[in-house]
Parts: sequence; C-alpha cells; structure tokens
Amino acid sequence: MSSMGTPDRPKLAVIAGATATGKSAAALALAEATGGTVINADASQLYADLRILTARPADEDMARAPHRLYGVIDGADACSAAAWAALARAEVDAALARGSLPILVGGTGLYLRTLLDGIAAVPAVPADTRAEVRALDTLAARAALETEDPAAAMRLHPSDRQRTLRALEVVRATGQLLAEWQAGATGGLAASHDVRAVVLDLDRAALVSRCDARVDAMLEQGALAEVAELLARRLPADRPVLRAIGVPHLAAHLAGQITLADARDATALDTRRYAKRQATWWRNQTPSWPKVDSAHIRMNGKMSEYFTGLDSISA
RNA sequence: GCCCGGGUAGCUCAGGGGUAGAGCAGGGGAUUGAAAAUCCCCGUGUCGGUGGUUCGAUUCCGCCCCCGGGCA
Repeated sequence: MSSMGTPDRPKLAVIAGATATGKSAAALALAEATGGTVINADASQLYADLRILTARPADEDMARAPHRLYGVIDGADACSAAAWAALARAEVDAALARGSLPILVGGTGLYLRTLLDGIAAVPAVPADTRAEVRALDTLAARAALETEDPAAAMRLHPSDRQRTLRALEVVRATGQLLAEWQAGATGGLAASHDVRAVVLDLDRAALVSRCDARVDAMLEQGALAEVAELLARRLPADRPVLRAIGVPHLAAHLAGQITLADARDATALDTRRYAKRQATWWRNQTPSWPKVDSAHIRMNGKMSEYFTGLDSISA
C-alpha cells in the first residue's frame, strides 16, 4: 500500500466505509484538492430512480468536481459486481488519461473487490435460464442443486436462497460448476495500479445517530414521492432497485399497511444493520486498509493528508 | 387509606422450592455476476428490597418500596 515500491504505476484512491460515515464529502474534498474524479462504488447509487433514498451527492457537490457512475442505470435493469467493475474500469482509465486521480468511493465491498482483485469469467446467464431458476422456491432450488452441483450444495447453507440460485443457474447455463469458474479471477486493477485505500470509521453511537438523522432528512426531501414514482413503474419484483433500503417499508406505508412512523423506524433499523454488515466486511475482508476516523476528517477537512503523494499522477 | 394486578435480560413478557427462558433490540461471522442483497452463530440477569419458613427461595409467607387499575 506504500508508494515506495510502486513509483510508476497509475495511482488510484479508494474511500470505503459504512453508510453515513461521510464518504461522499471526503471524496469531494480529495477531488477538489487533487483535481481528481469521483467514481461511485455504491451499488444502489447506480440507479437513476433513487436519488434521495440512496443519498446520492447533491447536484451542487457534483458540480464541484467530476462525478461518475451516479444514477447511470435505469431501475428496470439490474447491475452486477462484474458489470459495475467494467464501467468503473472504463472511468478509471478515462480519468487517468486526463491526468485526473480516480477516486473510488462507496460502501459496496464486493464491487470494490471485483474491481481491484478481479472476478471469475463466468459467461452471462441467458435470461430464460435465470428466470426458470428464480421461479423455483428455495426448497426446490436446493434439491436441484444437490443433484446438479453437490459440492456447491455442501458449502452453501440450505436457506441461502440467493447463492443457491446463482450456483444453479451457472451449472445449467454453462455446464460447468461454479467452483470451477471461481478458481480463477480476472480483470483486477490491484496488480497494475498503485491503490491507496482507506476505510472511513465512525464510532457506533455516532453512526447510529447519523443514520437516524439521515432517514429523517430523506423523508423531508421527498423520499416518499420518490418511492411512489418508482412503484408506479411496476417493475418486476426481482429488480435490485426495489430492495434498496427504505423502499420496502415506504412501499408498505404507501400501500396503507404500516404508519409512516413505523416505516421510518424500520428504515432506520435496516440502515443500522447494513452499516454493521459493512463494518464486518471491511474488518475481515480488507484488513490491510487503514481505518481513519471520520469525525477527525470532518473536523480538519484534509482528506489528502491520508493519501500522501496522490496529487501527482503518473499516467 | 383500602382492594386487585404487576415489579424477571436494553425493551415486551413467559416461567416457577434445586440460582431462569422466548421474541425484539444488540453483538460476532460468512460474503466471486441481485451485495443497501442473501445467510449463519451468540441469552448471567442483584428474578424490586428486606426479614422469615426450608437442607435450599427468584419461586412460599410477612413487612416495605415502586408502577398500573378500581374503591374511597
């Protein structure tokens, strides 16, 4: 992670961390200080339909420095780790070509891992195969996996519907086991770039109150109308945008099933749990990424001091 | 003041003479093309206080305190 061993590789900044830790502001500060380009690494912020509910940076902030991959995917479509990584890679290249520091910011650990370390080159699964597999209930999918890919069934928990379906669609679509595909990962930038990553950290109590405050702010800004508009599109139920935090509970409220207060509380709770899962990811999956105290950064505003040497790009 | 209920985990409560258990909250973990997803694991707390009965009390009895409700 030091610049000393890799003086001539293109530099890449990564700002990770749980939701509501202040990543966007930190990224903007770094971009302004270095002439860098902010690139979104947050799965939900990709979707055009949810500007408010996904806490996408405000237009004024996005105008202060180049921002990429925010709201670029229609809610009718589903992104994926590999698809995002391809988009991000193109943005990284484009920024570097302009002599602008790429600053990846986001809370989706799997996306960042895919971009930096690569991913198995599994071919796209045909839509009909995917639909057929997803139509199965969890028990049936599990039973099918046990005969079609027993090894996968053995390492997956029977209730883990999502991974069960994935393993199943891959054998059916490719005739090869998922584990065989996953034996190799390709396309990672870590080997060719000088990656400087940091995890923004915030103590639990502060994080909780920021999460809660943010949910209230979203409601004030019109999150309910945003969800109503999204629902009016009547998208297929498996679209990722429909499970962004807040959508299910606000939809339940719009359907008259729960009060707004309950929807608000449930959304805040989901946000807190999400932050906890993210913290687990950074703690265990990227142990070498230094943690920096978010409160400290907000106080002195100097993001670049954590990325010494990043203002000079070697393209 | 009197009469009924209650006082048990952060919250809501169950239980019952051999020092206690659920849900929720909370914590830990996994994570390879839906990841803001999907999934796994984790329950010791003066059982309100204090005396007594008992080999043994959170459980039974007395008194006291607190919270509901009712009657004055």
